[in-house]
Amino acid sequence: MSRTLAKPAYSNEEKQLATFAKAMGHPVRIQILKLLNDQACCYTGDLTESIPLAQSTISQHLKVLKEAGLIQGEILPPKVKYCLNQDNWQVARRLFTGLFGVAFIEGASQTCNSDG
Amino acid sequence: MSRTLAKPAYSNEEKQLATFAKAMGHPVRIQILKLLNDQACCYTGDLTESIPLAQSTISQHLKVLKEAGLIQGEILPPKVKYCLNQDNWQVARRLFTGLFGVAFIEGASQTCNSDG
DNA sequence: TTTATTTATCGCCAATTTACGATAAACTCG
DNA sequence: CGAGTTTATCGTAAATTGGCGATAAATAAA
Repeated sequence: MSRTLAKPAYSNEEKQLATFAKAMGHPVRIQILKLLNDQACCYTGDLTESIPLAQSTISQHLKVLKEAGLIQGEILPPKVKYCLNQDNWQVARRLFTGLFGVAFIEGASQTCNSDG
Repeated sequence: MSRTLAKPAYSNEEKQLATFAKAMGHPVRIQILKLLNDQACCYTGDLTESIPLAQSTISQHLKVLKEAGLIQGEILPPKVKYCLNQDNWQVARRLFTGLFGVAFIEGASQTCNSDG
């Protein structure tokens, strides 16, 4: 008997975390996020100069990050300036550090003993 | 003139972070990781009972997490017990908290002013 | 209005992902 | 050996992703 009838129900946290993680699941996008985290904001053009990918490809990656809520674009004709979405960036920080148990990893001795 | 000749070169950190993030980019896999982080270890069978997805699908997700190095499986016939890969879990924790700037976010007033 | 600049979107294609059922593999027990 | 249990793998199909060039859209400047 298969148990595939009910659609899996995920908590909002799980969904949000997965959305953030998925958006971060490409080295170029990590690179972009690091850049925005380090040096405030930047233009699409700056990225196309420093990253050897087609302009359209970089635009796509920016779209992915924007749709995940991690960055936001301020339109400053004829350019567009991208920055981290600070609110969501903090949400992401909280969710990830929560998952990894940052700040209360001390007595966390988790062994994999065979007690089953 | 297109600048698409050189293949993009990513740092090991960026690649590793993206690999971890990608593996975490699905709510079921977040769920599994949370479970393993909370209650030590568990068997594939436990997951198939609590998650309404086909057994083969869950096995696939476990494979993704294992290949990313986030979990490991101990074969305990006829079952297989999965745990977090603690070493890599700590690596992931370090990389993510590093990216989010955990512990030194105090004077980080990053505004998005138009100085360009 | 035309031209130049910058960015987003479209169409396309190859590769990957996600899900499933069916089946194989490994091991235990009778 | 044969049957039962548990998990992984295979085959398949639909959807998504990642890359590109070409083109559209928006705006400034001439």
